[in-house]
Amino acid sequence: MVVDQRSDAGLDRLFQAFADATRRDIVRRVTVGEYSVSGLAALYTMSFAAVQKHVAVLERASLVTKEKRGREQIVRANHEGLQRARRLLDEYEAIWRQRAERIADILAEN
Amino acid sequence: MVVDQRSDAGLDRLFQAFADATRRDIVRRVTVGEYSVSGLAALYTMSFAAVQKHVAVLERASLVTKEKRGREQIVRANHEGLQRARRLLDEYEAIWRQRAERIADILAEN
DNA sequence: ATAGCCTACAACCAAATGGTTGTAGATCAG
DNA sequence: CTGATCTACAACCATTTGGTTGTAGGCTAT
Repeated sequence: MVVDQRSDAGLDRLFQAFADATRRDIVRRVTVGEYSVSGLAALYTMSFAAVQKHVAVLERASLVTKEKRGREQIVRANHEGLQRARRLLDEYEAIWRQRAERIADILAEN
Repeated sequence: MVVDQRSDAGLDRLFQAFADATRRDIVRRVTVGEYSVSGLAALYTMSFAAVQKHVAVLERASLVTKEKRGREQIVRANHEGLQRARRLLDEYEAIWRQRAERIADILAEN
């Protein structure tokens, strides 16, 4: 009935952050190399402010960090967020496999 | 500049589906056992229609399937969706590790 | 010091989300 | 057949999301 409310807001933000192609692309890029916000903005057809917002969403989801360097803001990938998302999906996978085993056991009993 | 990204609507739907605690709970439950839509609805404080919508979101994201049985609609976990999401996160993880190796190599050169 | 970049942030808008209530069609139990 | 149950779906509402433009402030380079 009551669903784990506490840390769920973090997971909501995490998966919400992944639910946009532009944001997934940003995560990919900043994992490989360093980009300023404007460096990222140059990659897409949308406005600078729009990209800025996408980066903010990723930052709130712990998928990215920003660090001021001179007048630029450098965006870097944050492994924590990715790991957390992966752990959750791994949990689901584990549950699935348990179910598969249980079914196999039932069939084996016959 | 050009956003090569096949703006994968399927992935958008997938992660969007995970971005809600109720929906994550539904996925967990239907992986373990069988539930009708109303059986699921009984678990939460929200209305039947709201749960129905959540199930629809999960179905469109390929995380769940529905099958009519008498007057009920049985909801089952669909492994495909989960696998697809996991594969994407695994890709990101692989990119991260490549980066880590590359950095280690650069350090080793000195 | 001035001009030009980089960023932050506010205000606004359209569309999507997450919820509600209400209505109606199937199906099952008695 | 009648009534209860399960589902589907429409209409509505408030909030969030993803985008825009505009304004202002902090650095940098000349």
